[in-house]
Amino acid sequence: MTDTGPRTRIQERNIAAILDAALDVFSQAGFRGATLDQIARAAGLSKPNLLYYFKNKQAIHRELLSELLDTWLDPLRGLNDEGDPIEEIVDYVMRKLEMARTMPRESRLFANEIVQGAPHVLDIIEGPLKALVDEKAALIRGWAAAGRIAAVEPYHLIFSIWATTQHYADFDVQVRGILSPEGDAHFADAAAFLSHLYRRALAPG
Amino acid sequence: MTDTGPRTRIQERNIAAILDAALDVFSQAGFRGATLDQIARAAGLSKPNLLYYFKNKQAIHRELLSELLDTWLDPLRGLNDEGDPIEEIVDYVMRKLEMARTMPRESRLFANEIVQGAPHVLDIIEGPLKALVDEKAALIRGWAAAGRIAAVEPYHLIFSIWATTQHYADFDVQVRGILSPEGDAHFADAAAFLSHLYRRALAPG
DNA sequence: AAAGAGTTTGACCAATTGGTCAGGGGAACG
DNA sequence: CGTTCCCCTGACCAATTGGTCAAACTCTTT
Repeated sequence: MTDTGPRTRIQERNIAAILDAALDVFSQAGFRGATLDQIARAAGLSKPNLLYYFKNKQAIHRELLSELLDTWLDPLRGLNDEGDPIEEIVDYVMRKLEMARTMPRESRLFANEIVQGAPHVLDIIEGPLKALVDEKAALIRGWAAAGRIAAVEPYHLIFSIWATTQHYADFDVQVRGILSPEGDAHFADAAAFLSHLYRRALAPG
Repeated sequence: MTDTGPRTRIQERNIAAILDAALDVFSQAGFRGATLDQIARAAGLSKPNLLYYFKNKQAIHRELLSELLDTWLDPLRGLNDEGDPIEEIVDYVMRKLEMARTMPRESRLFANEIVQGAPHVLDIIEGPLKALVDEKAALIRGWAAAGRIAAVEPYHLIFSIWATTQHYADFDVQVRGILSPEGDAHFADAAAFLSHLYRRALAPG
């Protein structure tokens, strides 16, 4: 099942329900901490029925991760040599922050995976992800060499952008415990702060 | 057992072995993902013997977390109004980064706990942690009001420091997958980058 | 060296967990 | 309207897991 995409309406509906439920559960408990019963209950299906659509627990998790990795790196792919370098980078930060706001479960799914040693995606990190980061680091290094931005180590710049933006999704509980915001209101302040942070850090000279 | 600190040598040795093993296992698998068998094996003890020293799985986890929280916030407590504000803050960043380098397991233990919703420490976050952060945020706000640092939102400044420094511990696998560093060599570059980042961002005017 | 505390273990248990399977019900389609 | 897939379930299973317990062993103290 689920090898060539959904076909019938029932399949489409149930697979979507399973993946949504699994995203809830995996992102909140990690792979080992999640149970099929939890996922089945959250999806409104019986466990055997769940296993009718997915071969096993790993298959659900793998499907979620591969779906995620596609969209997760889109903002970085969009970092191009088209406009002003500082605007490009700040735009990237804002896109990343917006993803943290609208897709916190996906961010936490990824965070769980990495914190626990990336057992399922290590090859992707060392392969395609590294290649993409290498490419963008070279672009940033070029901007620095041309004096269009300050001389910063591009890899650590990228790490800091990942860290500061994903923090609002991954450590959401802590952020809310300290700020007690109304809904997502604190994201506006976060955006202002990060905009200031990177504009200042990257201004040439 | 373990209610009033170790007494005999055997207790001291075994409790230390258990906590060290548990830190390995919990930080890598989260609370639910960790098993008593794993911890016992890593500590070189049998499972019943492990449970002779700790009442249950929760007790081990709780002990680790409370030990950790004490030391974890020390760097922030050290943020005082004694020297130059920018040096104070950069020192804090460096102390935090050094903790990420020397205590990555502790950082990941905490990260696992927060990512998974902080079920065991939510009260501490909303209580003592919030109080401490409120206090330091007021200090930073005072510096900004006095024009001694740039006008930044102090809470988000603190979040960004936590995020950027702990990233090197929590996402260690990813960082290493991209940089392939020799040992901890990349921490020097990280320190240089973060120093630049915060000096630029905080410079007044 | 015997008492007595402290330490360790094998055997065991109930609950949970990932997963299977045979068969029953339902929708679609000729 | 009957057949043929597709969908779903209850019952079940083996392995794992957190935890217990009585008995045995070991170390210290008198």
